[in-house]
Amino acid sequence: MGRAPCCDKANVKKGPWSPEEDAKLKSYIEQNGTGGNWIALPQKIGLKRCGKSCRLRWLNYLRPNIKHGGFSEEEDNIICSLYISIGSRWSIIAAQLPGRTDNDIKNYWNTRLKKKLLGKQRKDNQQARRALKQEAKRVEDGGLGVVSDAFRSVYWPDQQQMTMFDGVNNPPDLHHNNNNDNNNNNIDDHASIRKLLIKLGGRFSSDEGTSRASSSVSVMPTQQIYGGDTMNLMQPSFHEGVNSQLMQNPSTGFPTELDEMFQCNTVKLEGLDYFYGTANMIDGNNGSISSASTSMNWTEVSPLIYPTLSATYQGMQQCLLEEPVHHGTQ
DNA sequence: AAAAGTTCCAACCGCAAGGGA
DNA sequence: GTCCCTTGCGGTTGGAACTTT
Repeated sequence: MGRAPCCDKANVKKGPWSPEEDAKLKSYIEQNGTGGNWIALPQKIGLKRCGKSCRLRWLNYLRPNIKHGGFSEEEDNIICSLYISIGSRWSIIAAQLPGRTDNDIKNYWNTRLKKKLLGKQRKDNQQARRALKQEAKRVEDGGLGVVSDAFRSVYWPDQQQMTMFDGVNNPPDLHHNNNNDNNNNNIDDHASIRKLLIKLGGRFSSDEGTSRASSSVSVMPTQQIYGGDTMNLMQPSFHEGVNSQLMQNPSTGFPTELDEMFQCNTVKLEGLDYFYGTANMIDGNNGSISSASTSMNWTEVSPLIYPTLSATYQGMQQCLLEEPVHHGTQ
């Protein structure tokens, strides 16, 4: 048994809105408001449109102070940061960006930001491979056993980060699959790109386990960086309310898609430095960020790194404390 | 110049939650 | 408690616009 349609589909116009329809809807809502009933609204105005369609048109296009296109660097960062924190909760993300709609942000993420990050990843992988070749040649020529600074800077951009793996300057095991063969350094570019395309083009659920297992991409061991339980990046009340509903990697707690991206990135993503930290590790037990000499709570460290987002986050956190977030917030 | 491929975004769809009867 | 209607959300799609071959 199917669900009852929200309107009479036969008598409803679909597709792009005409300027006349826009004008009708806009002037009516500006004068009378929505009347609290979108379903009845098109009949009142004499529009052959579904109520849902009217609502969408108003919210995404006709509403005053809507901005289209031209996302700033800061907005990019906010979107990325929030996506990392809460996943594809576009309405919440949109609420932090005045004038932006969830649909706009969703489209922007899917068509631009995601590709921007992936493009960087590909570039970085190429850079890494070049460095690897040069290093191999250099070792062949007699520099055995000493890793050059140039090479290290590509694979381990932050020298301090290395010390957190084992306390000395031994490189971390970049291949946290079972294959530790050095040949893995010869990244299978086609396979990794294909894998990414499959992930980014499709859903990110059921094939997750197998694709991860068969990964041949050189990876940064996220669990090591974040002390095993990245969920505790957020305050407990926050992550219970929001992140529990995301498609997550059970070991890292990231939204699956982002987790994959990070795992595939050998170099930090631009604009997300705070997320990676530099010498910091996030303690899986108490949510604090610690380094050899310091220990900070997320709420303490975030204002130093991203003031705007921090304020936003704290505001959201307060809201979430007062009212747990549900899938469909209203 | 034109065909093929790609990108982008407005709009649609179905689902889940809220709330009133 | 549950049924029904409406709203809000996130995923997906269709097609116009643009780029490449």
